[in-house]
Amino acid sequence: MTSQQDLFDTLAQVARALGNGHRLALLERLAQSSAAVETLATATDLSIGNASQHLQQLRRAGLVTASRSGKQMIYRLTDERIITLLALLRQVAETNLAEMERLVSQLFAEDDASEALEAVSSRELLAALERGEVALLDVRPADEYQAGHLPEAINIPLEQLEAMLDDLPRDKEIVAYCRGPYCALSHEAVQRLRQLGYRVRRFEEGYPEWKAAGLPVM
Amino acid sequence: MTSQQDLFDTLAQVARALGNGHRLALLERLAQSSAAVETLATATDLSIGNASQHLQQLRRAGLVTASRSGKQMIYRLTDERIITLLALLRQVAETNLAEMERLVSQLFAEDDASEALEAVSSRELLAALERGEVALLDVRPADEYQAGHLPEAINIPLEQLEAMLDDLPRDKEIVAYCRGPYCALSHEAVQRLRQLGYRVRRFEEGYPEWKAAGLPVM
DNA sequence: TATTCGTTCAATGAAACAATTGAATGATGG
DNA sequence: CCATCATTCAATTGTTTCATTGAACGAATA
Repeated sequence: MTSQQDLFDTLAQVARALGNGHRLALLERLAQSSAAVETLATATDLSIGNASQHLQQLRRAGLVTASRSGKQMIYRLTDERIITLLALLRQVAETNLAEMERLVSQLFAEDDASEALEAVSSRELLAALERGEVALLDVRPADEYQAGHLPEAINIPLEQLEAMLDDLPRDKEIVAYCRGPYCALSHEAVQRLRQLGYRVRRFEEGYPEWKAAGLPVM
Repeated sequence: MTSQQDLFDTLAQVARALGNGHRLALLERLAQSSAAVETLATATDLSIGNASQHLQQLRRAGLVTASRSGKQMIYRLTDERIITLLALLRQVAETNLAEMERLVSQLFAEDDASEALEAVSSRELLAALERGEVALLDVRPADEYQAGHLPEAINIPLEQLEAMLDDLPRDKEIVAYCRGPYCALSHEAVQRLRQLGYRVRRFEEGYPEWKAAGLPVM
């Protein structure tokens, strides 16, 4: 016979797997696409061994699965809902922890608060896309764009922004997006494009959240 | 200047607060209603001191707030979304951890699988209520019912089930609910009422989830 | 003012976790 | 089949967490 407490304890094991900054960073990277250990270690600035151990904790908690492909071990999220879970955790934290708000505003150095206020929500974006009012700009590296992106999005990795301006329409408003709300790429892109006179705003989420919400991707 | 990693670390602190079975039990109790430390300690089978410490960890993580009322310290959830967060965590765990499934089925001792299969979802329940097809039965203790319940629900605490059968309509199907998916009260009620010949099913969630979903409560 | 009650604080020891190191495994390519 | 590469395992150290104890605090009551 089991007690309710055993269930809570097991549930707590899953939550504890989320209770480490490095593991959250790994999950965020995995939300973009599945990847090998070395890729993940590089992306999160961990040693290979350390990344491997953290990944195995995530695996024990049922949050990721691993499969061998030749020499490499490919990790992936077990469930799209994990992205939603992380997004909800973020929302709860931002609402209830003053510390979070401070860190977020520092990360984006918002002396210019206008940019944050003007971020486009999923709902707004979806409506604007249907009316053909905006052009979508994906500023992530090309390989992440390849692994999946929003429909109709143009890919210009941030490093090549100025070099590839010809791909951008001048007559429409542009909405830039990247990996998620804590990813600085689209922030940077908006600032640089505005200086060049473009009408551009930032999508307040990212590719993973869009996909996890069940919205169409390519 | 802040790095993205600082944000993940702060987020991880919140997740870590969820990473303990006792704290999850405390949150589950708080999802019913706000309560004093002693009440919470009793409900979760913790010593007062221990409960107090766990509550303060939850407070540091921004998940609960405390306010003094006379001699007592009343704790409450800071945010309805925490209930949604817990529900999502539960779903992810149940889907991806075999261990969870095993524990859940053990908890409810489902030799009779029919009952589980026939659990009523929120959507179904809402529709059935609108059409006046079902009667709602709240089998939680009277004080929890007082603190809030589903609209039109009849309260018969489980201990008084047989004594108060007159309150139940015989012509409608009955849907019983309690504290949440891991609460055994409604399970027990369904079994006992079925033996008495009632047509009765179990609501697959509980009062807190209903409320957190923004559905009407009384 | 002294007392009581509910709660919190501080200190302790036991257990779990994080990062590092170096050895071991499993698949590939010469 | 030997060498190589990607990853995992095992052992170690320092850090954090958990539960318990007893003292301290703050609000109510006598």
